[in-house]
Order: sequence, then structure tokens, then C-alpha cells
Amino acid sequence: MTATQASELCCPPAKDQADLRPVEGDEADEELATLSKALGHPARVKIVRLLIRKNACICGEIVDELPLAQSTVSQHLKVLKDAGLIRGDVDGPRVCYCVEPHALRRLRALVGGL
Amino acid sequence: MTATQASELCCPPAKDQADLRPVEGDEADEELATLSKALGHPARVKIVRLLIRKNACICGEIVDELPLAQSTVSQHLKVLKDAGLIRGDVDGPRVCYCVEPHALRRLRALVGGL
DNA sequence: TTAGCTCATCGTATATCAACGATGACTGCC
DNA sequence: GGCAGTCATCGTTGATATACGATGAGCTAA
Repeated sequence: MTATQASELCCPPAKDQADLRPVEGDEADEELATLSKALGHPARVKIVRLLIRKNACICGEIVDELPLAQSTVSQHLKVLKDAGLIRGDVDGPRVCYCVEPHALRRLRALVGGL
Repeated sequence: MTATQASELCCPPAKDQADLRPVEGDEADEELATLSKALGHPARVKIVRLLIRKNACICGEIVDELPLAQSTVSQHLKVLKDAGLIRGDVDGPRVCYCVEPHALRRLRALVGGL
């Protein structure tokens, strides 16, 4: 791997433990709304896809892939992080972003529960 | 059925034809963002659930179920309708709302495609 | 026709979002 | 220490979103 490629710095194999929280009720509604809102912008959808496709991604790589300023991308990353959809691990001067697989599973469960 | 209950006025059995559109690419990203954005508010999640649970629903019933003004609910319904998630059929002085099953399936496919 | 009911739309106020450039914090290298 | 690179945050601007009351449009029944 090269220095400009994200690696296994973050994103551990993610032990698959079941999520036993209900997919209905007020809390589930809030959760689904929060996750949906985070995905409610094309740029953020693209970011999530990018992170999935490359498994992990340095912030700079994401900026290169999108027609947006670095500060704007950083803002979108913050929205996704606040929603729990992605994680950012500091790697020296860089930050390695990756998706939170359990959050994605949770979203699928909530949407499937509709 | 009583006058205050939604019936089979709208929501036909919905013939199950497969959706062949891709779950990736720019168009899919826009679509997922649009649908997600529409679900990105707790009140709208509750509305969708209500419509699913009752199969269909008169606008007034929805207003009764939510702690929001009628005009606000109407606005949320418009957002959901514009996103294609629900449909509203006029029934005399009332409007019968119901979910668009294919839109829900499409959302599941798009989220599943992540 | 009139009255009443249901719902959409308008107008408005406040809050949040989305985008950018500029700046600051932090790291690693010389 | 000083410098370059990477990314987050700040400050700002314009656009949307959210909520409400008030009003209007359309139907039904009297």
C-alpha cells in the first residue's frame, strides 16, 4: 500500500453482533429520521458509497472525487459522523474515514421494518 | 366502514412489477438522497408508518395522531408526496393518503445496494 | 344558496443547511 | 525551530426547512 491509499488503519473486521433494538416506536422513528437525514444529500450518498467501495478513504481522496471545496466535504463528513454512519481515525496528519457497518445494517433494518 | 375511516378508496393491490433501474450511479444517488431526505424528519417517519399500519389514512386522522398543526401536517404530506413516497386521492371533501409500495421497495433496494 | 367540513396554500418568523474562503490546529520532515 | 501538508473550524452568505395562524378552494348536506 502506498502513502496516499487508505489501509486497514481503521475499520476492524467488525464482529457481527446482532442489533436487538426495536425497529418501531418513537426511538426508532428518531433514529430512522436521523440516519435518513444524513443520507439526504447526494454528496453524502456519494461519500458513503466511496467509503464502501474503497473500504476506507483518506479525506483528501474524497475531496478529489467530489466537485466541492475541502471545507464543504469536511462539513458533510461531520454530518455523516454525527449520525453515526461513518468513523474517522486520525493517522498522523491524515484522517482515515470508513463506514460503520453496524450503522448501515441498522439503517437497512429500520427501512426494512417499514 | 364509517365516514371517518379510510377505505379501499385508493391504494389498489399494486401489481408487483420489478424495478429494473440500477441501484448505483448518479441517478441512484440522487434518488436515494431524495427519498432519504423525505424520511429525514421524525414526523414524516411517523406519517409513513401510520399509512402503512392503517393501509390508508384520511388527512384528518393523521393530524389527530400528531402533535402538529393541520397546516404543518399538510406540508409534511406534500414533502412525502413530492418525493413519491405517498399518494393522495381526493374523496369528496377528504383526501385519502396511502404509501406508494413501489417507492418503498425502491428505497429498500437502494439502501440494500449500499 | 348557504353553511359547514376538510384540506391546501399563503404569509411570516425562526432555524437549519449548504457552500465557500480564510484561518487555525496538528503532524511529520528538514 | 521552521515549513509544508492535511484537515477541522470559523465566519459569512444565500437558500431551504419547519412551524404556525389565517385564508381560500372545493365538496356535501341542509
